[in-house]
Amino acid sequence: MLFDIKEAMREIKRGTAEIIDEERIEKLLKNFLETGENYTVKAGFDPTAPDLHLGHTVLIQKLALFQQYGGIVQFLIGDFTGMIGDPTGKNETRKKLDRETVEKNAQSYKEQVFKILDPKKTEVVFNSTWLDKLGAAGLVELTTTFNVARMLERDDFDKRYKSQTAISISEFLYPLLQGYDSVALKSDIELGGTDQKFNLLMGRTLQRTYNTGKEQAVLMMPLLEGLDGVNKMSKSLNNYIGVTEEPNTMFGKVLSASDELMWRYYDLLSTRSIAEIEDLKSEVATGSMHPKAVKEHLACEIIERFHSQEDALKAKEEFDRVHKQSEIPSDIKEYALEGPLWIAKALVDAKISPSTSQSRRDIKQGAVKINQEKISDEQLQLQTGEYILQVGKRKFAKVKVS
RNA sequence: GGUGAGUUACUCAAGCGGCCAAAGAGGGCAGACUGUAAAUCUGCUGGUUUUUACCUUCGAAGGUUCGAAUCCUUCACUCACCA
Repeated sequence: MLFDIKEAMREIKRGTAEIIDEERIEKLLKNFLETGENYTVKAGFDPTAPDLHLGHTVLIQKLALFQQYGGIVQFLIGDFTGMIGDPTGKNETRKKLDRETVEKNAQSYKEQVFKILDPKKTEVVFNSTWLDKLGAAGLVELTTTFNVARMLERDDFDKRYKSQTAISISEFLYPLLQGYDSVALKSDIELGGTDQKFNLLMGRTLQRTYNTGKEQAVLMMPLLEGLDGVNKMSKSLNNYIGVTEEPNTMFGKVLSASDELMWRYYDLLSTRSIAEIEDLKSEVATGSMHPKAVKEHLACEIIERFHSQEDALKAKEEFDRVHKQSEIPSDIKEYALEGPLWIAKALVDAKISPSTSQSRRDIKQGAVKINQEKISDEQLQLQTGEYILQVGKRKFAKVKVS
């Protein structure tokens, strides 16, 4: 497998927030080219039930990129550290998951992650494997390698310390243990989010302290913005695209991103080369290509990755049919209801309106359609029969009134 | 431990006895316009077929009052300053 180092480095650097020890990465690539010797790329994940969205896949795709250039991915599931809880978050102490649950979650990780990663070049590892063995003595030894003052350099510790918010001792252990993972795994490179900087550097420090003969390079990826273009992608903000979502949903969500955000997504999510993306940009700039078409390509690429090419094409056709020809989607939810039924109630029963009050408002605004006909009578009763109900442009339901 | 300030709808934030389902902003939903969006303009944004009405909601529980988000008491939590 041959590749151009400069080109490879450009792709590796693409979209990254920060790289520490870039020369090391270049050396590893060069060495691989010359001797065929692989190197390891570590990334850690929570042991909780994975429900990945595109924000997570930014990092995973970067891992996949390294696999093209001789990297062996160490996909670390933090089943031990998981019970401490990363202090970056809300500082809740979590329960240790039992073996069975961890295994189950790991399996589900594999299903989602191997759509991007090459399983042949991936080792799935659990940090309880070595951390369980570390024991009290080993743990104490680990703590002697670091002092409190340096620990407090970490931004959020610093803030919490100064504002006298509680910091549990166990939280100090988190970075140490995560760093120790790098010692145990002898990782050459570690990937993580920008919020993980302190922990990632800890791995580097500890590798030196423990004389592993390695000092991992660190590559940090930014947090991907969600569909609103402002906040980070997250499920709770409902601005995410989940990797297990339906093709039609994915397509609609990608298309609903703004033009500006689309380019950000290209940079971080597309496997197209930098040059290809530049071409697309200039074609849009000169008007020879419509931004919508570019967005459609991206949507299809993402759907192909998690579903199939066929699904992508279907999703596109479906989207055009609904939005261009304003026809009705091909498969909509069906509800059997008893009539006669007040229209406002029917919308609630068909789950396309949260309350009858909301239904009334929507009807007043002309947002409600029955069989494609706009209605204005909020007292309307549905008699026996089949109806296609619609609220706004997106919410459809078929009801059978009996 | 002491003193002071605060807790209002999805979020921030006004209100300080009746005109309060509660200003304003953001977010969200919808309509127009589009390329599907974004931007812009407009409307809506607790619930209930009594819809110029009724019911529930202003940290929790009691109380005063014809009437409380607003006053009083207790409790819980958050924050600031002091120790």
